[in-house]
Amino acid sequence: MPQERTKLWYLKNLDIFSHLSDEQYELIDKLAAMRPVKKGEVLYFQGATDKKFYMLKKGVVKITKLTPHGNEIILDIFSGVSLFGEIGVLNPQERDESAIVVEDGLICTMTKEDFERLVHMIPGLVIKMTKIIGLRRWKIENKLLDLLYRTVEQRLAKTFLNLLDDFAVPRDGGYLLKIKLTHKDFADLIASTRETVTATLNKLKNEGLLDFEGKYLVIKQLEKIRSLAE
Amino acid sequence: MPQERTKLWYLKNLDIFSHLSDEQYELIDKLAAMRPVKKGEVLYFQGATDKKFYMLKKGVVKITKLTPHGNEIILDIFSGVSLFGEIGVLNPQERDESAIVVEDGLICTMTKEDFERLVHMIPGLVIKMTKIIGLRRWKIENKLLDLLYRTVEQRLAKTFLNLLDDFAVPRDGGYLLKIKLTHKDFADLIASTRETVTATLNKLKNEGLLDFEGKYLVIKQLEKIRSLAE
DNA sequence: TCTTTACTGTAATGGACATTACATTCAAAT
DNA sequence: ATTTGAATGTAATGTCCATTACAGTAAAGA
Repeated sequence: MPQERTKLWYLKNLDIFSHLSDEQYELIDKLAAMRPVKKGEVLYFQGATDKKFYMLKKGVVKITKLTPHGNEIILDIFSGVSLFGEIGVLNPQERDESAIVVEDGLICTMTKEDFERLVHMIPGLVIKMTKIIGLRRWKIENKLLDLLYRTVEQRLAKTFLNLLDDFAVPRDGGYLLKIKLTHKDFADLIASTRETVTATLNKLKNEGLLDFEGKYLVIKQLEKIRSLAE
Repeated sequence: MPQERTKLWYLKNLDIFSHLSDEQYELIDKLAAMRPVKKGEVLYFQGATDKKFYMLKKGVVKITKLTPHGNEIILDIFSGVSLFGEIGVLNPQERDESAIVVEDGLICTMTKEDFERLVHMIPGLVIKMTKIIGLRRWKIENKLLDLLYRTVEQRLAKTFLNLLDDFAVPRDGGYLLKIKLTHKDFADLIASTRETVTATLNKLKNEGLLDFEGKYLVIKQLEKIRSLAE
């Protein structure tokens, strides 16, 4: 990982199921059905009313949102062990985001009922959940504010830094971003357009800050990227 | 109120302290210290670590956020009976928003400790809290997306509609917005600039959609405003 | 292997606003 | 009542970036 661990990094890895007894772990294991998922699979759609939450064990999932005007925005990308869709077990409303598999993986789901049974046995679980929700809110709020007030170049640079936390692979002095994202994906991540992303990426490439390696991006001058993101 | 009650309206008025016994009410009353607040008073600052939440009984409070680059944005405006700052009792992080009194009023505060004592006696309180937090997130997320993808005129129109829910006073066929906001305030609400707001307000005035009455705005053609906000 | 679809590259045009720069009016403080 | 600062009005200039329009390239399916 290229940068020092941030508060966010620690919090992201905060496990709501830590400090549990073996029996409790077994119970959770029994309740949460695991299944493999394939790229492109939609776990839930905006508007869905499924009452469950998801635990990603392996793979990559993106959380997207479609505005009434047809703009798609990627709110977050999860990889490795992480938890998402938690709103489903706590809120009565319908989902206002979709979750789509970006890279094959494994997920567990837990229904609202099972979660509530669990909460009875493990008090304090809800509080942990609220912390995760609070963190989510903080993250998304800050992301959207960045999108509002910063240029495309700055937004892209920041996106690289975020992705490096999860997908960095050292590559002669720099870091390869081991996640396949199209220019359209980047555009949806930073609320811009495909064309502008293409142009900006090539500009940064010409300036020597990054390079293309097949379908992957290589960050060659991390410090310069960092100062762009500021 | 000019428009039919929205889901948001209902949810906003959802009271976490409903369905309680008289004793429980008395307890809460004892725990929550009430005090008058004056316009301009800062209830908490971004970065503060106070562990309490706030209940507004009367008056108006704005929730603002300052970006690292000096942009101020108003995330929400609360009026009448409402609850805010709830993150303080659930999250360990420092506050990432400020709460500032816009119009004189009365507020109660409750510390994290008292809230936790209360939670012991009234299970289900945390769940109610998570619903409020979820609603907040939904609201802010949608607001920020609107700011990202819509024009200044559309954003202003939508802001009027939101404010009408809380501050509408009938005024010969239209509605007077009984809240004092400067053009700078409107700019901070819609992530624009003072000058652009002034120009747009005057454009809408010239088109007959609204008018100025002292320090207040009068929405003259609600339907047209609504179709602008779309 | 070929075909077709998805993705990338590039350039021109235009539009929505921020920015800058003042002027004017209004309200609050002394 | 006068001064001073805050809020508003208006216009010009410029910039970032969406939009539009193609062309070229890679990948996936038949």
